[in-house]
Amino acid sequence: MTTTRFAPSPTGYLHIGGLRTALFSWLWAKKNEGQFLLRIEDTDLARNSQDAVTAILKAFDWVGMSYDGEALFQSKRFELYAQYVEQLLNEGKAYKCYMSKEELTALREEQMAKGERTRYDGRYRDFTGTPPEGIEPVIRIKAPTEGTISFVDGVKGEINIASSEVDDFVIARAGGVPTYNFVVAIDDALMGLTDVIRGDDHLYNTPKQIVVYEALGFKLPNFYHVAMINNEQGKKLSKRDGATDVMEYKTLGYLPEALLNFLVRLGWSHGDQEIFSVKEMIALFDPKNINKSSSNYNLDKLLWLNAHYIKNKSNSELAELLVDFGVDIKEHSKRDLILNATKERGKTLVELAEQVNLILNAPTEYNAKNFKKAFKEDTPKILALFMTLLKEAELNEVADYHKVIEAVVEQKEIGFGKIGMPLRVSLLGSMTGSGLDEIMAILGRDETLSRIEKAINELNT
RNA sequence: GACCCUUUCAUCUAGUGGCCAAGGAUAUUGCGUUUUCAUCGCAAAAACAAAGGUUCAAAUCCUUUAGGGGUCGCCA
Repeated sequence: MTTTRFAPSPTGYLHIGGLRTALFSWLWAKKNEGQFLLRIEDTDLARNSQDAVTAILKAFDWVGMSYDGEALFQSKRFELYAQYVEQLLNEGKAYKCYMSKEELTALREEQMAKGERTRYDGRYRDFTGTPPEGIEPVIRIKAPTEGTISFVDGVKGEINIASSEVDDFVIARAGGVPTYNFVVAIDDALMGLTDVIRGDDHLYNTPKQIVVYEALGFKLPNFYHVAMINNEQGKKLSKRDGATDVMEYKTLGYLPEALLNFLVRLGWSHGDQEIFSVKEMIALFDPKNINKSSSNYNLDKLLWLNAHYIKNKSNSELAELLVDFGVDIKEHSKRDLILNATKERGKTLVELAEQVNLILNAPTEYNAKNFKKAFKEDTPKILALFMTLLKEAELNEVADYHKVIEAVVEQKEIGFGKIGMPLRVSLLGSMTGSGLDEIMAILGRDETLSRIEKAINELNT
């Protein structure tokens, strides 16, 4: 059975790049009717927090992803790891190293000066003498000294790393706490992972983990290393580049389906298709179509997708979502009229809420510039006629309001702009926005009249 | 510095030796629709990092150079 995982270290919120690799893993598991597991990598006891775990789960929940079974915490498995350390020690595949941190630093500086790749020199690999006093040893694993470590990456193809590049790395710190590459290999194997999809910043960890797999006799999974997401300038994505926390996108008024659609197309494609529902993603996703190169993060497309998903969302769902943005029209009798008039004008829920508020709340002040542009000498007379006709009109639907405007245009023999602009400024205080007849149908006769009167009074003062 | 990965329009990408004087999408610009804005429709502009090979034929294969990214922890 296809088994994938997401394995974050709980040191902060869920990052946008993390969500993409999680999405890829999740899609691949779902497509194959397999399992998607969650493992919390909290072996660095000083840096992780429960809040971070909660934050990650909250983000998963928001986008509608879920994991199978219980989340696994590495911090609860130290005994298990210790057993494997013991096993390797007994089998002579690992050894105690008594090198001090000072000595290590000195060695690295020396190697750096010589232009070599820094690596542990294996000085305690075959040590049988009396250990130095006062040094608590670390445990190092015996990595191969000759040849190359090779594996086939599902994204990048064959990867060959010379064994000379992989040193006898530490698998247990002084004090016994195991290290990352050691526990990852053990857990990935024990959890039965068939496919490991992760960022390509882990590419260099893979040969190390292979050393562990082989020492312990575990079967290797398929590896897929996905290139990073960079900012628009092609540099590493940082907080300065806008939202990096997944939950920020919720606050900014993005729909989770838009965010997922955006992320799935960053580094993956299916021909020319741009719009993918989650269902389609699951049906079509295949890691073999993941791109080798890193992609740059660009908000324009996300915005476009978000507008698309807002336009296509039902009014009842939109009304529900808008509550978080301070607009509650769930029980409003003209809910559909309001949303139909506004949902093509909001690229985010924040903007949509603004559009709705613009109609719902009478303008409190008028922009002098707008007034000057919209109101000409004959405008008061035109508006007066409009009000007269509106009072008498039979008003049942949107089209009825339109008829009133048409009647004014006809009687006064003027263009639509002559009545349209002043009317718009009177009703919204703005030169742009939804259709006038729609706005008036939402407001109704009384509110429409009152807003026009208010505007005229404002003009006269 | 060493090692690894990578390079198609501004951006996301299609492309697996002939279907490519390179296709789609976003963004940009113009036109149309619209009383306005938005939506929508149509159109324009816009790329194979460079140089050498291999081949009848190269965006695609090889070599070199250059750019970008990553890694070099008793972090993960």
